[in-house]
Amino acid sequence: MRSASDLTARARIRDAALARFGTDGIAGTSVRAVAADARVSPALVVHHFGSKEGLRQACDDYVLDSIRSGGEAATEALGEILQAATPVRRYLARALLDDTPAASALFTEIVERTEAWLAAGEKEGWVRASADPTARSVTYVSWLLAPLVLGGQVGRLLGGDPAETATAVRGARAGLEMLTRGLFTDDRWLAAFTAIDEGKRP
Amino acid sequence: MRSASDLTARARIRDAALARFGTDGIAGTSVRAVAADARVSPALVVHHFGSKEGLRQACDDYVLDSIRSGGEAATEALGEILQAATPVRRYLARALLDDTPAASALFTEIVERTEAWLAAGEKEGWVRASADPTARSVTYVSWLLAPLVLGGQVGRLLGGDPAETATAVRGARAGLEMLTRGLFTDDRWLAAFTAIDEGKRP
DNA sequence: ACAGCGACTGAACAAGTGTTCAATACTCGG
DNA sequence: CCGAGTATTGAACACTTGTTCAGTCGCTGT
Repeated sequence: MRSASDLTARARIRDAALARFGTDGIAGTSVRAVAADARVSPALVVHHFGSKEGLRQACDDYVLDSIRSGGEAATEALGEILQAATPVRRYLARALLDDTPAASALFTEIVERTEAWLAAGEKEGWVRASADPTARSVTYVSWLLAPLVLGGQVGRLLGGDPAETATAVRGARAGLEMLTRGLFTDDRWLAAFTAIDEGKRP
Repeated sequence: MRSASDLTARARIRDAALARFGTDGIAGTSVRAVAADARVSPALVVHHFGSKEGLRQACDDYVLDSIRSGGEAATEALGEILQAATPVRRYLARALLDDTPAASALFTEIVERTEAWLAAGEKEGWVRASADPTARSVTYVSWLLAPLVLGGQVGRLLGGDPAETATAVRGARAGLEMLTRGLFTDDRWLAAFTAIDEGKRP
């Protein structure tokens, strides 16, 4: 961990913005607040980033790079996100909700990679077949992101720092349990839902 | 569906606020914008609700009532939320993210009800046992809410109106598939994660 | 008819917003 | 040491924000 003082002002501003945007939302964060956190004048913020919007895009780019550079290699999407630093995760959650173009691109990318990953697993025999692989991939990814987006709620009930790694791991383990052994022993709910689904679009 | 004109001004303001808060966030919504949507003066919204904060609380209460009154009976949490009207869902997602006290209460309530529901299912034999029932319940609920919160992203990729019921059903079916039959055929990921989990807190 | 009362408004206020700009401090190559 | 260029600032701008308030409209009971 780098201490706050040995960073260039530009980086300090970006980090402060990342944190504030993540906790208070973009609309709820003022340039002045970011400037104060970075111990810098508001004018310097716009000098470096052009505008508040420019600052937001800089954060987008930074987050995308952080995540993508994390594990382009073999590891699946799950690990990459869980390993991202806490402020980055919180910011990502906000960005996904606000439909930032960059966040949308990232979401799409993760879904595509995941779908390919699941398809490979299916071929190799360690993933079950699906009636709707795309929907499964989208749902799976949104499940991965859920504890992240709802971090505050989940953390509170799991009794840890909202976005602490240990808490996230506990939740993820419970999730993997369901994904591996299944949750329900029979298909009563699946059958019911399939009926609704087919009934509504004949 | 009621037409906009035959509602009292108070209700019109509340509905407008619900929609705007849901799409633009609370901080991103101005009292003037709400007033304009309801074809009313800004002064009237504070006359009726005291302040912007009061308006937000009124929305909270309305949403809670809408959801709770929906299916207090037998049906499980899933249906209640999916059946809520679209603006209500979007608002709920925002409220959960912003850690509104009312939203937190609702989340806790749903988790508790779900845990009891799962425990009952376990006793009756249609739900599998878990190593960590609370974590499972929390994770399960956050999974239910995920497509709701990430509605924009999910909808875009599943190719329907972001928060359209049909789209939600398609995702939910894919989810139930995983929960019923499982996703993975062996416990390679579960074992790996259990190892991490136990390794990190000895 | 008229008093009372709640719904409703227009104009205004103070505070906070993003952004601009001239001016100063700083750093480095010549 | 000097001068070009960058980093940084304080003060100000125009605008939006939430909120206040005096006052008007329209109804309802007497």
